[in-house]
Amino acid sequence: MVSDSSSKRLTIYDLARLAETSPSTVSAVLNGTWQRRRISKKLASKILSLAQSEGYSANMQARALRRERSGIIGMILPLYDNRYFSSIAQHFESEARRRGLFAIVSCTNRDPKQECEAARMMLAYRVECLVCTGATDPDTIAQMCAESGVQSINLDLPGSKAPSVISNNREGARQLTHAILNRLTEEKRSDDPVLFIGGRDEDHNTRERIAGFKQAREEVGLATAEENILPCDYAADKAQAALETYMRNRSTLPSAMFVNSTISLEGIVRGLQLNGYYLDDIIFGCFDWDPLAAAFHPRLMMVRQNVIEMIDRVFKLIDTPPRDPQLLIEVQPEIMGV
Amino acid sequence: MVSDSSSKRLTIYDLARLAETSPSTVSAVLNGTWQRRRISKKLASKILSLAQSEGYSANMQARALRRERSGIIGMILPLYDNRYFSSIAQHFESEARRRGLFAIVSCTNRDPKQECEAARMMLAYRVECLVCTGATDPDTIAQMCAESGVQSINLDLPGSKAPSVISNNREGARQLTHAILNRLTEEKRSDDPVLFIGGRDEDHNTRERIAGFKQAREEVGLATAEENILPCDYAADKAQAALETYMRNRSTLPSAMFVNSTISLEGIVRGLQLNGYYLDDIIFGCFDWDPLAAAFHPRLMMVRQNVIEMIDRVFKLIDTPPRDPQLLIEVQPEIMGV
DNA sequence: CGAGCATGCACAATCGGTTGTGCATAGCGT
DNA sequence: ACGCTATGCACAACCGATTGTGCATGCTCG
Repeated sequence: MVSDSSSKRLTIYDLARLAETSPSTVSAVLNGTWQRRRISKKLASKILSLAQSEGYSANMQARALRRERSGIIGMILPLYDNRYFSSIAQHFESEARRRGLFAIVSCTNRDPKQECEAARMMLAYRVECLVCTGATDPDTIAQMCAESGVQSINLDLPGSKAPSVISNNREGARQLTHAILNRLTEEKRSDDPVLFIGGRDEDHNTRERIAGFKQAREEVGLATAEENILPCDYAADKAQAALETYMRNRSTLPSAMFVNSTISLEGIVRGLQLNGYYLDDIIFGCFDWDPLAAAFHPRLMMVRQNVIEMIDRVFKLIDTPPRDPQLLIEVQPEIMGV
Repeated sequence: MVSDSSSKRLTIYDLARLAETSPSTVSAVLNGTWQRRRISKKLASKILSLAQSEGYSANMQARALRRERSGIIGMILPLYDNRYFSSIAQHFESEARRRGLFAIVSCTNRDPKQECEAARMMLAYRVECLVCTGATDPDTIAQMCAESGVQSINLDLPGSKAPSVISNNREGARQLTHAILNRLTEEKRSDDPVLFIGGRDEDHNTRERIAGFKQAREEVGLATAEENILPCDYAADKAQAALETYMRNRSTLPSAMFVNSTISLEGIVRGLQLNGYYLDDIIFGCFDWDPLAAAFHPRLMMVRQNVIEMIDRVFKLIDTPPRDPQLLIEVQPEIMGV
């Protein structure tokens, strides 16, 4: 490696000079089209070894500009800080890498403004496709992408202007609820109420999960009182407060709870500990998956969304864009700890 | 918005035609240098409103190419899947955004090969700076960056070829150990052994934490038996197996454990549950922070690294690159749950 | 009324690759 | 020896923005 004191990076023009050939030849050799251009093997290997020894690295901006393809695929994400979203980011990245794409992920804090801003940035960087995960307003972003001629796909939460890949929330919730009810039956407490807590009333996933919850109860002949459904938002503090309010009118804890996310679970567990309740008595079902939490509680059942398959489906949609922009793909999640 | 059927995106040339002016004028107006170029206010606002209504978005590749500045800052990260790293990614992103930089983060699975590959990609995209988080081999990457004339900074794990920002692991461990020992004393068990488990022997942070652990014990007049130090790697399974081996020769659990990460904690808690131990009896100190885990266990103390300050320090190093490439900045973590 | 300056903008080179095209020379057949 | 194809490469025009420079026009002042 000849370390050039000139701070500038090596270009194909420099390599051409060093190899005593033309830039176009260097370019052809370096991007593999040299056979088609009938460059001799000898010259090709000379250029290749030169590029190697000099540590050449192609300028992706220049390449993208000329090719009119950035090689970048974008994702916007609400947060990284739970196992579900972080694993989405991780698998998205590795699958993109496998396909020779460079993944860029932006975190938007569930804020529609930030979502838009991030999408705008990604479009400015000419992403070839934008995956819109858990967006509060997926349709606005789908619209922006469409106007720029960029494909977009919704993940986790469905939209109406781009194809969506989501978990089968209703069925997952139904199965989780059955698992909870089975436990109660095993313990001869089958008539005890089950509290559904966490999530947002307006949010598609929460609505579906509530539907699945009610359906499962109906299937075993149980009615569901509305007072036992508390979509108090996801945040830990909100869930904790909601539970405290709920408990104000009763003397005993519910025997079981369907908690809508790990972040809500955090508030609930904290609240129960603070109030001196004995946690292990309670049967928890949580629509989310966190192996550390699962290790701590012996009767915590969790829904693990099938991130690998979801990402796989996303890329299949990218490979062959569907005609129907409203296409909805539902992936079955798995119940852990039953 | 005139939606052009031509799939191509709008350029300054198109805007120039629409505004009946020249591309250079459009460029100057759009990037704010128009006053310096004595463009009339009238023409400027005409161009601006046109750009707005037509949904113009600058091509960042072209801009980066011409400016020889990509506006991109890169970070490589071992994983997203714990609160520490995910919060690093999140704060890195928002701080970058605040400075008008576009953050790209790549996850490298603690694999030196992937780390190199990701760094190479980032350099190809002409990142203006690369932050190298928890890299197994930070110096190789620092070297690559130096050869390309790109600034690099180590985070979480120190290196010798670029400035580093890390937690004060020794002091954090010392304080956590004191917290554990205090609890033991309160409970009249001050002479009980404490098990240090998890992490890698070769890893700088683990070594420092072990040093802090021993130091704290020494400070209260306790010796530390080497058999109570088990750097069995971070992985949950490894920690679980190490604990099982450790227990094979003894009849009772240690009263307290210093666990080197949440991922190790996961294996340990799982193992203990499987073997029917009662968790709440054990005092845990964990060098990592996870609020959900903390909610579950009443006697789990956790070290929360000061991510905000660490990221802040990273960007300060970017603003004013230090002369000394070996500069090591240590940030004090906080002990939670004492 | 002409020199001199300010105003308002256009021109063209450039960043570093990519790719269609064209031009030498070599080799081959007749 | 002549035409023909094949081989091996170089030229130059892009991609879309940025920016140094230069040229008109208008205005001011002596």
